[in-house]
Amino acid sequence: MAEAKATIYTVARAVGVSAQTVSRVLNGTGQVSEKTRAAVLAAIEAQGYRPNAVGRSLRASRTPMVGVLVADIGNPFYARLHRAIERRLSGSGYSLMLMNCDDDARIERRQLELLRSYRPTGLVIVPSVGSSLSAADLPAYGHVVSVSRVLDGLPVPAVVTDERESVRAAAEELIAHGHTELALISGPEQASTARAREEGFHQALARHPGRRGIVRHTDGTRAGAQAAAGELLGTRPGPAAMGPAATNPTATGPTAMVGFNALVTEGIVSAIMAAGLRCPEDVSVVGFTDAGWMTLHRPPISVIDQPVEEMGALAGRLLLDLAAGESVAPGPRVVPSTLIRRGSVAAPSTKIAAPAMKTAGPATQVTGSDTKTAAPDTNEERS
Amino acid sequence: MAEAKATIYTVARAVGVSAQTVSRVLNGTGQVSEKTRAAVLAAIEAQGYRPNAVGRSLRASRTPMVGVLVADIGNPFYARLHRAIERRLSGSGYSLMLMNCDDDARIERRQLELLRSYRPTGLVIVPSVGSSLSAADLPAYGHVVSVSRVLDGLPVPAVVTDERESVRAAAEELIAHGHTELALISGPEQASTARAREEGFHQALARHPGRRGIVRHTDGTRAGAQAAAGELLGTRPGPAAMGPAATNPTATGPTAMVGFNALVTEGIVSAIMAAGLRCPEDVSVVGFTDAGWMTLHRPPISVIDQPVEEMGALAGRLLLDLAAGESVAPGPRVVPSTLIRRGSVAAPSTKIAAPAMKTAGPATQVTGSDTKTAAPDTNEERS
DNA sequence: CTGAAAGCGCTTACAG
DNA sequence: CTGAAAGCGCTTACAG
Repeated sequence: MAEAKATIYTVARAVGVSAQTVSRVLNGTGQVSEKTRAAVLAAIEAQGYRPNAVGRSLRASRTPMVGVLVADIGNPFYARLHRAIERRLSGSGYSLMLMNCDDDARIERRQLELLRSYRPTGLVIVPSVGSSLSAADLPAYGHVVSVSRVLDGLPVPAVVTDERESVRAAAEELIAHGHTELALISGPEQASTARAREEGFHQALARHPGRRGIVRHTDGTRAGAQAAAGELLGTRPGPAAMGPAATNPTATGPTAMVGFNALVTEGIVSAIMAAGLRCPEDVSVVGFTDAGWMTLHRPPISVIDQPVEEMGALAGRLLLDLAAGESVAPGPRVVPSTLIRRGSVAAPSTKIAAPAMKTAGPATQVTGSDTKTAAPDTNEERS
Repeated sequence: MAEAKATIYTVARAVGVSAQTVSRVLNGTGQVSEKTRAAVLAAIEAQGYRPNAVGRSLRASRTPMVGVLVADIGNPFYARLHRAIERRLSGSGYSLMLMNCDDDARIERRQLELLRSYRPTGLVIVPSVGSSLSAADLPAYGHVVSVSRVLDGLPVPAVVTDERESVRAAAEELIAHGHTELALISGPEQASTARAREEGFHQALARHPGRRGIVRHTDGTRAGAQAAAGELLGTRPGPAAMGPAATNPTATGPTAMVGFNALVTEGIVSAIMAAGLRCPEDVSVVGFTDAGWMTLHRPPISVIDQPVEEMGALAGRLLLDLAAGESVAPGPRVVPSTLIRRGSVAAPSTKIAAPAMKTAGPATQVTGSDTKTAAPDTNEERS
C-alpha cells in the first residue's frame, strides 16, 4: 500500500466513482450511499491516501492556519501565551505558525509577509515596538487579534491585562510600607505595556506628595535590567563611606523596585545581590508575571501575577469566533492581574546595611549623601 | 492599488506580457529583458501583488515549511531549542510550524498528520515517549532530523548531548565529595534521554562499591519532581525522632540529588526546603540544563549545562543540508555538555540538621533509622 | 528573450 | 445519490 502518491483521483479510480464522491466522503458533505462510502474508505485505507491541504487551500483561497507572532518565544511569558493559544485552538483544525520577531518591526514585517503568502485564516499578534502593521494590511492575515500589547489605532480586538491599575496598586502598597523612593525598571519605551505600567506607577506617586519615582527603560532582558537596577542602586549611600551603622535620612536611591517582567525581575534581584544589598531589608521588590523561581527564592518574590493562560485562551477564542463569522467588536478586553504578596516587600530600614560594595558594571560609586539621580535621555524621572 | 486580488495574471495583463514572464521576474529564473523586468516590477508594486505560496506549493508538490515538534514549548529547554532552530533556518525561506505534543504519542500523531497534509520540506522532532513514527512514515515529512531524543531504529540523523558521560561525571563528583547515597530524579522511563542519564548514573556507582543510587522516574515537571524528591527525603532519619544533634551513621536516604532537567531541579530544591533541609549542608544538588534562576539561588545551583543553542543550530543545519540535497548520514551527533560547579555541592554533613519536618505531600514520615527505601514498580533502584 | 499549454490536488457550482 | 467541467495561483517543460 501507500503506492506512489495517492490522490482523490487514484482513490476514485480504484472504487469506480468520481473524484468528488471521494471528496464528499472526505468532507462529510452531500449525500453518499453507505455502500459507496464504505468502498471509498476502504480504498483510502488501502492506498494510504492522505488529503493534501495545499490543494484544498488553493481551491478555498484560504488556509486553515493561524499565525502567532510574539517578540521572543524564549521569554517564558510568550512561551506560556503561545501554549495557551495553542490549547484553545487545538481540535479546531487550524495549524499554528509560530513566529518570533525579536521585537523588531522589520523582522515582524518579514515574518508577516511569509505568513500572508499562505493566505491564513488569522493572526494572533503581540505587536512589536513600532509595528508597521497598517489597516490596509489587516485583511491579508484574515482575522487579527492582538494580545498583551495593543495595536494603536487599528480596529482589532485586543486582550490585555489591567497593567495600569495593577502597577498602581503595587506602588501604593510599597508607599504604604513607607517607601519614599521607588523605581520601575520598565521595558521598551514605545511598548504599550510599558506605557500603561508607567502611568499606573506615576498615578500612585502623584497621590502621595513627597514620594519620588524613577523609571528606567530597558530591553526587557535580565542583563539590561541588571545594568539599570545596578546603576540605580549605585546611587545609594555607600556604607563604606559612612560606616557600617550610619543612618542617612537624606539618602537618595530607591528602596523599592518594580520589575517589568520576570526576566527584568531576575535582573533586579541579581543587581541587589551584586551590590551587596539585601531583599527586602535594603530593597523591596515586586515582579510582574509570576515565574517558578520566585517561590524558590529567599525571600519569595512578591509579584503581580499576570493571567497569561486566560489571556491566551481568550485571544484564541476571539479568533475562533471571528473565523466562525461571528461579529467581534474591536478594542481591548481586560483580564485582571493579581498582586501576590510573598516576602520581598517590607518597610525600608532606616539603617543602611553594610554591603560589600562590589557593584558590578557601570554602577556609580557614591561617596557622599544628597546625590542626584542621573536621568539619561532615554529615561524618565518624576518626583 | 491593491485592488481585488492580484495574481501573476493580473500583473501580466497590466504589462502586456505572459504570466510566466512575471513568474520569471519573481523567481529570477530564465532571461528577462531589463525593460520588461522593470515594467513587471512596477505593475507588481502598483497592484500590491504578493505571491501566493499555496499555488506555488501545489505546483511544486512541496511546501517550503519545516515542522518543529517538541514535547512542551512551555518547558524552557524546548523554547530555547525552538529558538535556536528558528535562528538557523531564518533567511532560508522556510516557514516553521511549531507543534507541541505533551509527550503523548497520540497527540504527536495528530500533529504530524496535520503537518504532512502540507507536504512539508522537513521535520525537526523531539520524539515523544513511545513515538509512533515509523520508517514508512518518514518520507511524508520530507527530511527528518531528531534532536535531544533519539528515534530508535530509524535511519534519521540525530543531535544529542553526551548525557551518559556528563551524568556519570556529575555522580563521580558527588561520590568524590563523600556522598554514599545518591538519587537521580529522572524523567519519563521510556525517554532515550532518561535511559542514557540513568546509565551514566549507574556506571559511576558501579565503580564505587558501597555507594547506593536511587532512580525515580517522573513526568519531568516541577510538581512531579517535588513529590518524588520529597518522598525520598522523607526516608531520611527524622531529627524529630532523634534529637536535634543526633548523628546517625546508618542513615538511609540520599544526601545528593541529580535533577533530570531545570523544572525537575526546581522541584528538588523546593522539596528540600519543604522538608526543612538545607542545600548543600544536608542535600547536595546538581541540575541538568542551566536556567536563569540557578545563579540567583543561594547557594547557586551547580548544573550540567546542556548546549541547547548548539544543538538546535546543528539540527537546523542538518535539515538545511538535507534539503539542499547533500547526503547526511543517519545516527547521532554528540554535542558535549559541561559541568558548571557553583555552590550546591558539598561534602555530606554527618550531623543531621534540625528540620521543621513540615514535609509537603506524600512524604513518608520516618520514625527510626535503618529504613529501606521503597521501590515502586515504575521506579528503579540499584546499589 | 518570450509565450501557449498543461497540471499540481482539491472543491464548487451545476446537472442529472 | 452521483458525475463532468471549471478553476484556485503557480511553475514546468516545450516551443519559438
